[in-house]
Amino acid sequence: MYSQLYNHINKFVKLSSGEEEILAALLKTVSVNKKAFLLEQGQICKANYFVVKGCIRLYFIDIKGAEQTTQFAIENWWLSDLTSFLFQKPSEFFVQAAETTEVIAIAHHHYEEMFTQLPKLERYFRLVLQKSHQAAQMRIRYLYSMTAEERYHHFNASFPEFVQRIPQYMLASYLGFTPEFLSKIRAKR
Amino acid sequence: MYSQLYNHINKFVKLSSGEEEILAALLKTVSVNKKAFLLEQGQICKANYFVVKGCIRLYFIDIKGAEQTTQFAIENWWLSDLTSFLFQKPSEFFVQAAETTEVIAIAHHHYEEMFTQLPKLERYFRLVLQKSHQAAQMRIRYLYSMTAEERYHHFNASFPEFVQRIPQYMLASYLGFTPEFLSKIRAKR
DNA sequence: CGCGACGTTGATTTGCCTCAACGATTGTGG
DNA sequence: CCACAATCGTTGAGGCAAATCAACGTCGCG
Repeated sequence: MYSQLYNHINKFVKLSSGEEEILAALLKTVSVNKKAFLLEQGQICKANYFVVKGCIRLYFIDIKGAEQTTQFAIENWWLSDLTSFLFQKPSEFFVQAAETTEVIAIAHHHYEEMFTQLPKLERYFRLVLQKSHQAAQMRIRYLYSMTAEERYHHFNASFPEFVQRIPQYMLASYLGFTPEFLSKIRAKR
Repeated sequence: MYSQLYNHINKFVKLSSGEEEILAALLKTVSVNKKAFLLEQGQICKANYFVVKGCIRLYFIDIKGAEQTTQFAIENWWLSDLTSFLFQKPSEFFVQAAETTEVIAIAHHHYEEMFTQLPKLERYFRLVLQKSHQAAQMRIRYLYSMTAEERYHHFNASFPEFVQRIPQYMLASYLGFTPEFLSKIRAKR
Protein backbone atom coordinates (compact mmCIF):
# COMPACT_ATOMS: atom_id res chain seq x y z
CA MET A 1 0.00 0.00 0.00
CA TYR A 2 1.48 3.34 -1.13
CA SER A 3 4.91 1.71 -1.14
CA GLN A 4 6.00 3.57 -4.25
CA LEU A 5 5.36 6.89 -2.56
CA TYR A 6 7.13 5.71 0.60
CA ASN A 7 10.14 4.75 -1.46
CA HIS A 8 10.20 8.16 -3.05
CA ILE A 9 9.88 9.93 0.29
CA ASN A 10 12.62 7.76 1.77
CA LYS A 11 15.06 9.05 -0.81
CA PHE A 12 14.80 12.40 0.97
CA VAL A 13 13.66 11.75 4.56
CA LYS A 14 13.33 8.54 6.55
CA LEU A 15 9.87 7.56 7.74
CA SER A 16 9.30 4.93 10.41
CA SER A 17 6.59 2.38 9.74
CA GLY A 18 4.49 4.16 12.33
CA GLU A 19 4.85 7.38 10.41
CA GLU A 20 4.00 5.60 7.19
CA GLU A 21 0.77 4.48 8.80
CA ILE A 22 -0.12 7.98 9.90
CA LEU A 23 0.48 9.17 6.37
CA ALA A 24 -1.51 6.33 4.85
CA ALA A 25 -4.60 7.47 6.74
CA LEU A 26 -4.44 10.77 4.84
CA LEU A 27 -3.99 9.33 1.36
CA LYS A 28 -6.23 7.80 -1.24
CA THR A 29 -5.49 5.90 -4.43
CA VAL A 30 -7.34 7.05 -7.51
CA SER A 31 -7.45 5.40 -10.92
CA VAL A 32 -8.19 7.50 -13.97
CA ASN A 33 -8.85 6.24 -17.45
CA LYS A 34 -7.08 7.76 -20.40
CA LYS A 35 -8.63 11.16 -21.23
CA ALA A 36 -10.57 11.28 -17.97
CA PHE A 37 -10.23 14.28 -15.68
CA LEU A 38 -8.99 14.78 -12.15
CA LEU A 39 -9.83 18.47 -12.39
CA GLU A 40 -11.85 20.55 -14.81
CA GLN A 41 -11.83 24.27 -15.37
CA GLY A 42 -14.13 26.04 -12.93
CA GLN A 43 -13.84 23.31 -10.31
CA ILE A 44 -11.87 23.64 -7.11
CA CYS A 45 -8.76 21.46 -7.15
CA LYS A 46 -9.42 18.84 -4.51
CA ALA A 47 -6.02 17.20 -4.18
CA ASN A 48 -2.33 17.16 -4.87
CA TYR A 49 -1.50 14.09 -6.98
CA PHE A 50 1.49 11.75 -6.98
CA VAL A 51 1.73 9.58 -10.10
CA VAL A 52 2.27 5.90 -9.32
CA LYS A 53 1.90 4.70 -12.89
CA GLY A 54 0.91 6.48 -16.06
CA CYS A 55 0.91 10.13 -17.01
CA ILE A 56 -1.24 13.15 -16.26
CA ARG A 57 -1.04 16.65 -17.61
CA LEU A 58 -2.05 20.14 -16.56
CA TYR A 59 -3.48 22.30 -19.35
CA PHE A 60 -5.76 25.22 -20.06
CA ILE A 61 -7.82 26.41 -23.01
CA ASP A 62 -6.50 29.64 -24.50
CA ILE A 63 -8.56 32.49 -25.90
CA LYS A 64 -8.59 30.88 -29.34
CA GLY A 65 -9.88 27.60 -27.96
CA ALA A 66 -6.57 25.72 -28.21
CA GLU A 67 -5.31 23.44 -25.44
CA GLN A 68 -2.05 24.60 -23.90
CA THR A 69 -0.18 22.03 -21.82
CA THR A 70 1.72 23.61 -18.94
CA GLN A 71 2.97 20.48 -17.15
CA PHE A 72 3.27 16.74 -17.40
CA ALA A 73 3.72 14.36 -14.50
CA ILE A 74 4.88 10.78 -14.90
CA GLU A 75 5.88 8.18 -12.31
CA ASN A 76 7.17 9.74 -9.06
CA TRP A 77 6.16 13.31 -9.83
CA TRP A 78 3.61 15.45 -8.06
CA LEU A 79 1.11 17.58 -9.96
CA SER A 80 -1.70 19.92 -9.04
CA ASP A 81 -3.02 23.36 -9.81
CA LEU A 82 -1.41 24.73 -6.66
CA THR A 83 -3.21 28.06 -6.85
CA SER A 84 -6.60 26.40 -6.87
CA PHE A 85 -5.54 23.67 -4.44
CA LEU A 86 -4.00 25.88 -1.77
CA PHE A 87 -6.62 28.62 -1.79
CA GLN A 88 -9.56 26.39 -2.71
CA LYS A 89 -10.70 28.68 -5.45
CA PRO A 90 -11.98 27.76 -8.94
CA SER A 91 -9.29 26.58 -11.33
CA GLU A 92 -8.50 27.85 -14.79
CA PHE A 93 -6.91 24.51 -15.61
CA PHE A 94 -7.70 20.91 -16.42
CA VAL A 95 -5.85 17.89 -15.03
CA GLN A 96 -6.29 15.00 -17.42
CA ALA A 97 -4.86 11.50 -17.74
CA ALA A 98 -2.74 11.16 -20.87
CA GLU A 99 -2.69 7.41 -20.28
CA THR A 100 -4.64 5.15 -17.96
CA THR A 101 -3.09 6.33 -14.74
CA GLU A 102 -2.93 5.49 -11.06
CA VAL A 103 -2.30 8.34 -8.65
CA ILE A 104 -2.05 8.80 -4.90
CA ALA A 105 -4.07 11.80 -3.83
CA ILE A 106 -3.69 13.95 -0.75
CA ALA A 107 -6.88 15.95 -0.30
CA HIS A 108 -6.80 19.58 0.67
CA HIS A 109 -8.31 19.06 4.11
CA HIS A 110 -5.56 16.54 4.84
CA TYR A 111 -2.70 18.53 3.40
CA GLU A 112 -2.06 20.84 6.36
CA GLU A 113 -2.85 18.03 8.76
CA MET A 114 -0.11 15.99 7.12
CA PHE A 115 2.49 18.63 7.91
CA THR A 116 1.25 19.00 11.48
CA GLN A 117 1.42 15.27 12.13
CA LEU A 118 4.56 14.62 10.10
CA PRO A 119 6.74 17.72 10.14
CA LYS A 120 9.45 15.68 8.42
CA LEU A 121 7.41 15.96 5.27
CA GLU A 122 7.96 19.70 5.21
CA ARG A 123 11.49 18.78 4.18
CA TYR A 124 10.34 16.25 1.60
CA PHE A 125 8.02 18.71 -0.10
CA ARG A 126 10.58 21.49 0.09
CA LEU A 127 13.02 19.28 -1.79
CA VAL A 128 10.37 18.25 -4.31
CA LEU A 129 9.48 21.89 -4.89
CA GLN A 130 13.14 22.84 -5.27
CA LYS A 131 13.38 20.30 -8.04
CA SER A 132 10.24 21.70 -9.69
CA HIS A 133 11.69 25.15 -9.42
CA GLN A 134 14.85 24.06 -11.17
CA ALA A 135 12.79 22.42 -13.89
CA ALA A 136 10.74 25.59 -14.38
CA GLN A 137 13.92 27.64 -14.66
CA MET A 138 15.26 25.32 -17.35
CA ARG A 139 11.95 25.43 -19.18
CA ILE A 140 12.05 29.22 -19.42
CA ARG A 141 15.66 29.06 -20.50
CA TYR A 142 14.83 26.77 -23.39
CA LEU A 143 11.75 28.74 -24.39
CA TYR A 144 13.79 31.94 -24.52
CA SER A 145 16.83 30.64 -26.32
CA MET A 146 15.79 27.95 -28.80
CA THR A 147 13.60 27.90 -31.89
CA ALA A 148 10.59 25.61 -31.95
CA GLU A 149 12.56 23.07 -33.95
CA GLU A 150 15.48 23.14 -31.55
CA ARG A 151 13.17 22.70 -28.57
CA TYR A 152 11.62 19.65 -30.20
CA HIS A 153 14.95 18.02 -31.02
CA HIS A 154 16.31 18.79 -27.59
CA PHE A 155 13.25 17.40 -25.83
CA ASN A 156 13.24 14.37 -28.05
CA ALA A 157 16.89 13.67 -27.29
CA SER A 158 16.36 14.18 -23.55
CA PHE A 159 13.19 12.10 -23.15
CA PRO A 160 12.92 9.76 -26.15
CA GLU A 161 10.82 7.17 -24.32
CA PHE A 162 8.41 9.78 -23.00
CA VAL A 163 7.83 11.25 -26.46
CA GLN A 164 6.62 7.82 -27.56
CA ARG A 165 4.01 7.74 -24.83
CA ILE A 166 2.07 10.91 -25.56
CA PRO A 167 0.11 12.23 -28.55
CA GLN A 168 1.92 14.78 -30.63
CA TYR A 169 -0.62 17.53 -30.08
CA MET A 170 0.09 17.43 -26.31
CA LEU A 171 3.81 17.64 -26.86
CA ALA A 172 3.42 20.48 -29.36
CA SER A 173 1.46 22.61 -26.90
CA TYR A 174 3.93 21.79 -24.10
CA LEU A 175 6.82 22.94 -26.27
CA GLY A 176 4.94 26.07 -27.30
CA PHE A 177 3.93 25.54 -30.91
CA THR A 178 1.17 24.01 -33.04
CA PRO A 179 0.64 20.35 -33.94
CA GLU A 180 0.91 21.25 -37.63
CA PHE A 181 4.32 22.72 -37.08
CA LEU A 182 5.49 19.66 -35.16
CA SER A 183 4.37 17.57 -38.09
CA LYS A 184 6.47 19.68 -40.43
CA ILE A 185 9.53 19.40 -38.21
CA ARG A 186 9.20 15.63 -38.20
CA ALA A 187 8.80 15.53 -41.97
CA LYS A 188 12.31 16.94 -42.30
CA ARG A 189 13.77 13.56 -41.42
CA MET B 1 19.77 43.14 12.26
CA TYR B 2 18.01 41.03 9.62
CA SER B 3 14.69 42.20 11.03
CA GLN B 4 13.09 42.44 7.61
CA LEU B 5 13.82 38.77 6.97
CA TYR B 6 12.60 37.83 10.44
CA ASN B 7 9.35 39.67 9.75
CA HIS B 8 8.93 37.79 6.51
CA ILE B 9 9.66 34.44 8.13
CA ASN B 10 7.25 35.22 10.97
CA LYS B 11 4.41 35.53 8.49
CA PHE B 12 4.80 31.79 7.95
CA VAL B 13 6.46 30.30 11.07
CA LYS B 14 7.22 31.82 14.47
CA LEU B 15 10.84 32.07 15.50
CA SER B 16 11.91 32.72 19.09
CA SER B 17 14.60 35.31 19.63
CA GLY B 18 16.97 32.45 20.39
CA GLU B 19 16.19 30.93 17.04
CA GLU B 20 16.64 34.28 15.35
CA GLU B 21 20.12 34.41 16.86
CA ILE B 22 21.00 30.96 15.58
CA LEU B 23 19.85 32.00 12.13
CA ALA B 24 21.72 35.30 12.30
CA ALA B 25 24.99 33.42 12.71
CA LEU B 26 24.44 31.83 9.29
CA LEU B 27 23.54 35.00 7.39
CA LYS B 28 25.43 37.87 5.87
CA THR B 29 24.32 41.21 4.50
CA VAL B 30 25.67 42.14 1.10
CA SER B 31 25.36 45.45 -0.71
CA VAL B 32 25.59 45.54 -4.48
CA ASN B 33 25.77 48.60 -6.65
CA LYS B 34 23.52 48.95 -9.65
CA LYS B 35 24.79 46.75 -12.49
CA ALA B 36 27.19 44.86 -10.22
CA PHE B 37 27.07 41.06 -10.06
CA LEU B 38 26.31 38.57 -7.30
CA LEU B 39 26.97 35.74 -9.75
CA GLU B 40 28.54 35.53 -13.18
CA GLN B 41 28.29 32.79 -15.78
CA GLY B 42 30.84 30.07 -15.14
CA GLN B 43 31.04 30.78 -11.42
CA ILE B 44 29.52 28.59 -8.75
CA CYS B 45 26.52 30.22 -7.12
CA LYS B 46 27.68 30.86 -3.57
CA ALA B 47 24.43 31.85 -1.88
CA ASN B 48 20.68 32.12 -1.90
CA TYR B 49 19.69 35.80 -1.71
CA PHE B 50 16.84 37.56 0.06
CA VAL B 51 16.23 41.10 -1.17
CA VAL B 52 15.96 43.65 1.65
CA LYS B 53 15.85 46.70 -0.58
CA GLY B 54 16.31 47.11 -4.31
CA CYS B 55 16.03 44.68 -7.17
CA ILE B 56 18.14 41.89 -8.60
CA ARG B 57 17.60 39.79 -11.70
CA LEU B 58 18.61 36.37 -13.00
CA TYR B 59 19.53 36.28 -16.68
CA PHE B 60 21.58 34.42 -19.26
CA ILE B 61 23.15 35.24 -22.59
CA ASP B 62 21.52 33.40 -25.49
CA ILE B 63 23.26 31.98 -28.54
CA LYS B 64 22.85 35.29 -30.38
CA GLY B 65 24.46 37.23 -27.55
CA ALA B 66 21.22 38.72 -26.22
CA GLU B 67 20.47 38.93 -22.49
CA GLN B 68 17.40 36.94 -21.47
CA THR B 69 15.95 37.75 -18.07
CA THR B 70 14.41 34.73 -16.39
CA GLN B 71 13.55 36.19 -12.99
CA PHE B 72 13.37 39.36 -10.97
CA ALA B 73 13.43 39.63 -7.20
CA ILE B 74 12.37 42.74 -5.29
CA GLU B 75 11.85 43.30 -1.57
CA ASN B 76 11.00 40.09 0.34
CA TRP B 77 11.74 37.68 -2.49
CA TRP B 78 14.43 35.05 -2.64
CA LEU B 79 16.53 34.53 -5.75
CA SER B 80 19.35 32.22 -6.75
CA ASP B 81 20.41 29.92 -9.54
CA LEU B 82 19.20 26.90 -7.57
CA THR B 83 20.81 24.39 -9.91
CA SER B 84 24.23 25.90 -9.42
CA PHE B 85 23.65 26.69 -5.76
CA LEU B 86 22.40 23.28 -4.67
CA PHE B 87 24.88 21.18 -6.62
CA GLN B 88 27.76 23.67 -6.47
CA LYS B 89 28.39 23.44 -10.17
CA PRO B 90 29.21 26.27 -12.61
CA SER B 91 26.25 28.46 -13.49
CA GLU B 92 24.94 29.39 -16.91
CA PHE B 93 23.38 32.50 -15.42
CA PHE B 94 24.18 35.94 -14.10
CA VAL B 95 22.69 37.52 -11.00
CA GLN B 96 22.89 41.27 -11.31
CA ALA B 97 21.57 44.24 -9.35
CA ALA B 98 19.03 46.21 -11.38
CA GLU B 99 19.23 48.94 -8.74
CA THR B 100 21.59 49.55 -5.86
CA THR B 101 20.47 46.66 -3.71
CA GLU B 102 20.86 45.23 -0.24
CA VAL B 103 20.47 41.48 0.14
CA ILE B 104 20.74 38.95 2.93
CA ALA B 105 22.78 35.96 1.78
CA ILE B 106 22.75 32.41 3.07
CA ALA B 107 25.88 30.69 1.85
CA HIS B 108 25.78 27.14 0.53
CA HIS B 109 27.80 25.68 3.40
CA HIS B 110 25.27 27.18 5.83
CA TYR B 111 22.16 26.23 3.92
CA GLU B 112 21.86 22.60 5.06
CA GLU B 113 23.11 23.55 8.50
CA MET B 114 20.26 26.03 8.74
CA PHE B 115 17.70 23.28 8.21
CA THR B 116 19.41 21.00 10.71
CA GLN B 117 19.48 23.64 13.40
CA LEU B 118 16.13 25.21 12.61
CA PRO B 119 13.85 22.56 11.14
CA LYS B 120 10.99 25.08 11.31
CA LEU B 121 12.56 26.77 8.33
CA GLU B 122 11.84 23.73 6.19
CA ARG B 123 8.25 24.89 6.37
CA TYR B 124 9.13 28.50 5.62
CA PHE B 125 11.07 27.59 2.50
CA ARG B 126 8.44 25.09 1.41
CA LEU B 127 5.86 27.87 1.51
CA VAL B 128 8.17 30.29 -0.29
CA LEU B 129 8.80 27.68 -2.98
CA GLN B 130 5.09 26.97 -3.33
CA LYS B 131 4.58 30.64 -4.07
CA SER B 132 7.39 30.57 -6.64
CA HIS B 133 5.82 27.54 -8.22
CA GLN B 134 2.50 29.30 -8.55
CA ALA B 135 4.23 32.31 -10.09
CA ALA B 136 6.04 30.08 -12.58
CA GLN B 137 2.77 28.41 -13.57
CA MET B 138 1.17 31.81 -14.20
CA ARG B 139 4.19 32.90 -16.19
CA ILE B 140 3.87 29.94 -18.56
CA ARG B 141 0.15 30.53 -18.83
CA TYR B 142 0.68 34.09 -19.97
CA LEU B 143 3.51 33.19 -22.34
CA TYR B 144 1.33 30.55 -23.98
CA SER B 145 -1.89 32.51 -24.27
CA MET B 146 -1.06 36.14 -24.89
CA THR B 147 0.69 38.03 -27.67
CA ALA B 148 3.73 40.11 -26.82
CA GLU B 149 1.60 43.22 -26.74
CA GLU B 150 -0.96 41.67 -24.42
CA ARG B 151 1.76 40.46 -22.06
CA TYR B 152 3.18 43.95 -21.84
CA HIS B 153 -0.18 45.59 -21.11
CA HIS B 154 -1.06 42.92 -18.60
CA PHE B 155 2.25 43.19 -16.78
CA ASN B 156 2.07 46.94 -16.85
CA ALA B 157 -1.41 46.91 -15.35
CA SER B 158 -0.37 44.36 -12.69
CA PHE B 159 2.89 45.99 -11.60
CA PRO B 160 2.82 49.63 -12.69
CA GLU B 161 5.26 50.81 -10.02
CA PHE B 162 7.74 48.02 -10.78
CA VAL B 163 7.75 48.84 -14.51
CA GLN B 164 8.92 52.34 -13.59
CA ARG B 165 11.90 50.94 -11.69
CA ILE B 166 13.59 48.89 -14.37
CA PRO B 167 15.05 49.61 -17.81
CA GLN B 168 12.85 48.61 -20.70
CA TYR B 169 15.35 46.19 -22.16
CA MET B 170 15.21 44.08 -18.98
CA LEU B 171 11.43 44.04 -19.04
CA ALA B 172 11.35 43.19 -22.75
CA SER B 173 13.56 40.14 -22.27
CA TYR B 174 11.56 39.05 -19.21
CA LEU B 175 8.34 39.24 -21.23
CA GLY B 176 9.94 37.36 -24.11
CA PHE B 177 10.47 39.93 -26.86
CA THR B 178 12.97 42.54 -28.05
CA PRO B 179 13.48 46.08 -26.73
CA GLU B 180 12.67 47.43 -30.19
CA PHE B 181 9.33 45.71 -30.16
CA LEU B 182 8.53 47.07 -26.70
CA SER B 183 9.29 50.52 -28.01
CA LYS B 184 6.83 50.00 -30.83
CA ILE B 185 4.10 48.79 -28.48
CA ARG B 186 4.54 51.90 -26.34
CA ALA B 187 4.40 54.16 -29.39
CA LYS B 188 0.84 52.99 -30.03
CA ARG B 189 -0.44 55.13 -27.21
C1' DC C 1 -17.79 -0.90 -41.38
C1' DG C 2 -18.05 3.87 -40.40
C1' DC C 3 -17.06 7.57 -37.51
C1' DG C 4 -14.22 10.49 -34.82
C1' DA C 5 -9.68 11.57 -33.27
C1' DC C 6 -5.18 12.33 -34.74
C1' DG C 7 -1.68 13.44 -38.01
C1' DT C 8 0.00 15.41 -42.59
C1' DT C 9 0.64 18.66 -46.25
C1' DG C 10 0.51 22.98 -48.78
C1' DA C 11 -0.73 27.97 -49.53
C1' DT C 12 -0.97 32.06 -47.35
C1' DT C 13 -0.58 35.35 -43.62
C1' DT C 14 1.36 37.62 -39.66
C1' DG C 15 3.66 38.81 -35.35
C1' DC C 16 7.81 39.72 -34.16
C1' DC C 17 12.85 39.89 -35.23
C1' DT C 18 16.86 41.89 -37.45
C1' DC C 19 19.60 45.48 -38.75
C1' DA C 20 20.74 50.07 -39.11
C1' DA C 21 20.42 54.85 -38.24
C1' DC C 22 19.19 58.19 -35.37
C1' DG C 23 17.53 60.79 -30.66
C1' DA C 24 17.69 61.30 -25.77
C1' DT C 25 19.52 60.81 -21.44
C1' DT C 26 23.01 59.76 -18.11
C1' DG C 27 27.29 59.88 -16.13
C1' DT C 28 32.11 60.85 -16.04
C1' DG C 29 36.56 63.03 -16.41
C1' DG C 30 38.84 67.22 -17.55
C1' DC D 1 30.15 72.69 -15.02
C1' DC D 2 30.70 71.57 -19.54
C1' DA D 3 32.08 68.08 -23.33
C1' DC D 4 31.74 63.90 -24.84
C1' DA D 5 30.96 59.01 -24.67
C1' DA D 6 28.32 55.38 -23.46
C1' DT D 7 23.94 53.61 -22.58
C1' DC D 8 19.25 53.42 -23.49
C1' DG D 9 15.25 54.18 -26.27
C1' DT D 10 12.96 55.15 -30.94
C1' DT D 11 11.83 54.54 -35.71
C1' DG D 12 11.57 52.33 -40.22
C1' DA D 13 12.46 48.81 -43.92
C1' DG D 14 12.74 44.25 -44.85
C1' DG D 15 12.75 39.31 -43.64
C1' DC D 16 11.57 34.99 -41.48
C1' DA D 17 9.76 31.54 -38.20
C1' DA D 18 5.72 29.90 -37.07
C1' DA D 19 0.55 30.43 -37.16
C1' DT D 20 -3.61 29.91 -39.65
C1' DC D 21 -6.75 27.65 -42.54
C1' DA D 22 -8.32 24.10 -45.27
C1' DA D 23 -8.15 19.67 -47.38
C1' DC D 24 -6.93 15.23 -47.14
C1' DG D 25 -4.84 10.63 -45.09
C1' DT D 26 -4.99 7.12 -41.50
C1' DC D 27 -5.69 4.69 -37.63
C1' DG D 28 -8.31 2.74 -33.69
C1' DC D 29 -12.49 1.62 -31.80
C1' DG D 30 -17.60 0.99 -30.94
